[in-house]
Amino acid sequence: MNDLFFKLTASYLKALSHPTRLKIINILKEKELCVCVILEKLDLEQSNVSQHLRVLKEQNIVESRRDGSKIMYKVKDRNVFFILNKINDSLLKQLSETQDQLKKGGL
Amino acid sequence: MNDLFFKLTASYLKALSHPTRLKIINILKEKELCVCVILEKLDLEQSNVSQHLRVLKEQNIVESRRDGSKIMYKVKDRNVFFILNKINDSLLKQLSETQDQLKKGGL
DNA sequence: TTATGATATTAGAAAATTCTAATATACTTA
DNA sequence: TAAGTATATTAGAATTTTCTAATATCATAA
Repeated sequence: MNDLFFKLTASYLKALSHPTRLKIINILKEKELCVCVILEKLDLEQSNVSQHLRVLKEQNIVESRRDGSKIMYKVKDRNVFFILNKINDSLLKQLSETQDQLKKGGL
Repeated sequence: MNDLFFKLTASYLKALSHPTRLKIINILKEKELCVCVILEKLDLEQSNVSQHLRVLKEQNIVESRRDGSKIMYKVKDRNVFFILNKINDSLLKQLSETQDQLKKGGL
């Protein structure tokens, strides 16, 4: 396990670690969509969304192609859904543990 | 899928997205260790390591207990290893795709 | 060939993260 | 109880990320 490996892994994780980027991945879960449709679903500045898309693309998490005047994006690395599901598991487990502790505490 | 869920997921990912924190998780993979031993393996400032440990603890990824004058840390959320392995897969896949493209290109 | 629509890029301000250095806390031993 | 050891916390500087606003690019339609 060398430094480069940890750096690359951290970069990948960093690309995922923003609510807007997670939303984008979720929006693209089922199908390829143009930026215009992604924009409609996000209520954010166009340039901001474009920047977030770039971050995801730089990590090869999504990919894009031109279709006429539109740019179509889709999830390239479907592993992300696996990863996000696992995190979901962790968060739910934490939640139930917190609830258990509250019960123990008597309140 | 609401905003809070994406925020929580992003926070979890952010806690993981630093090389030092990934190293710490790796160091703690097999066993519980005191901060002093973690420090030995990292060659970083004590306060810096302490701060990284706190970030991991805040996300319930690691947990700690006092043992005399030492504080022992261990990985609480073993899901992380699953997540990190998946990311490892993604990175290796990307690497082999890059190699394929270089071959195609003729060089 | 000009105007328009879709998207990307850039510049810079604002916010968040990270690091270092200093100090505080808590346990142990003399 | 004083000194030493282990770890946490704090303050502030440095760096990185994020956002907004403006501008650039490129394909299409007129």
